[in-house]
Amino acid sequence: MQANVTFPRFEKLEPTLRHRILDSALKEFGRFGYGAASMNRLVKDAGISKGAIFKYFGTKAGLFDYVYRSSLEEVKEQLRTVRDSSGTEPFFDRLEKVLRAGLEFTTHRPLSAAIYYRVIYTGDAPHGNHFLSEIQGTSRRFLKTLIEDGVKKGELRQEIDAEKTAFIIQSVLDRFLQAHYLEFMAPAIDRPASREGSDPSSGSEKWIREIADLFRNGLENRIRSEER
Amino acid sequence: MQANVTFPRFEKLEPTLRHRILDSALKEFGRFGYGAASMNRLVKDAGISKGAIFKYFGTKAGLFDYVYRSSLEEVKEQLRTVRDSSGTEPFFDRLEKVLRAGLEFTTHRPLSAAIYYRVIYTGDAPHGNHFLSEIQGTSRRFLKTLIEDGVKKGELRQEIDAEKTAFIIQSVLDRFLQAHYLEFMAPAIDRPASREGSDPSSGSEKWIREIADLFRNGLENRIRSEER
DNA sequence: CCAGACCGTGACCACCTGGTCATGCAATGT
DNA sequence: ACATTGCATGACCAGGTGGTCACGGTCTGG
Repeated sequence: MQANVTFPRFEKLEPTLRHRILDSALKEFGRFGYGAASMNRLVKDAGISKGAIFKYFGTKAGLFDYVYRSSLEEVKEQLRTVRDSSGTEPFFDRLEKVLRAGLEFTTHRPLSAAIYYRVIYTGDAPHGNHFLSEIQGTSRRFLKTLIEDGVKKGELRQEIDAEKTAFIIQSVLDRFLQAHYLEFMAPAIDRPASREGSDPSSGSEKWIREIADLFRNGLENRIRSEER
Repeated sequence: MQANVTFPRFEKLEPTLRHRILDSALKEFGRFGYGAASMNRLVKDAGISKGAIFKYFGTKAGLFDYVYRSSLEEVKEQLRTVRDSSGTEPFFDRLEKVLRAGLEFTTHRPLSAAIYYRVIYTGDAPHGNHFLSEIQGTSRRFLKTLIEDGVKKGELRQEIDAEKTAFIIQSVLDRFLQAHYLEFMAPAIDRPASREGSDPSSGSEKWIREIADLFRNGLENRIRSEER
């Protein structure tokens, strides 16, 4: 759909500088969304000149493209890791791992998480809803394969619709992570140096288990455990 | 938390004019979010002078406040109607009705739906995340009472946590409606006169039933149907 | 030691933003 | 018939926007 543009000027930069710029961009877009983000503010925060950023990325949209792309890549890799490192485990253990991985992502990469959720929920991005469907499609496909594996292994009921079930799980997953992000991470970003809220990980484990249980009840293959 | 400001100047206006202005505002905020919405564009679309809108609402934030408030009111009334008109029915029938009512809302009031989803998912509003939590709290409380009714009547398992379950159902409900909105309604708003997409209501019924079924399996009181 | 390529800089551009207010029109009261 | 009031208007304001580009410094190769 769109040529995979690269930004050689930017990539040649010193890694520390590169990361500083990327962080500032992540922060700006995450806080204000694409439309209301300001290049002036961004540039000041990164400590570089305005001309520089346009030399690197040509355009506000170009920069967003890059920033978004790199965040999406992080998410994808996170998902890939979970999938590959748990291939043999039961479906519901894998599901719990996905939830935990998501949680970890929002806590360790709050800047990436911010922009990710913005796009997920609004499509506030230069190319309209293109990004939104790409990002949702990626995570839905991932869940779908998890589900299909589960059906194949006889853990899930045969007749469930993998596509629709993936959609439903995705809804809960995204919202769960968004809620966690808003409660614990977003305030810490908005106010530069803030005290921590209550412990993020304490109640989360219980949530993870309850969510997984609900789906267990809804999806598990009962023939196996009741008839046999 | 915040005085319930009114706008007498605006409310004294001719109803037709009032609706035209409200529609334009809904459209502008729904399309661009609060931050990127333009008063100039809005005013031109409504066919009134710039001074007028500021006389009526004082401020961009004031206008948003009003617009948001009126949309929320519509949502609340929709929910109230469903709740009161189905008090005696089984929980899962009520749940289906909620889904259907939401669907109807997005199809008949797409402008209100647009702004509603924007705020739900981003908190892109003048007073930060205040609106977001208000709107989410309202719908979650509503679902919670539905669930508690269901537990009381013995339809749902005794031990489920109404709060968390409401959260989960809400996630799926919101996302389901958002998906429906994006697929069928949003394109029609963005392009002034567009052909209709495929039939909105055809597949939706099946979706509604499948979602309700998943929750039925996850939440239903089995003691009643199996032991007794 | 100089020529040239490279590249960060920030003043500058046209345009747009939310918001104001002197003007003038129309309706009303007497 | 005139004075008064109410209100819509749009030119105008200060400040911010994304984006540009002539300048000047620095680093390299000969």
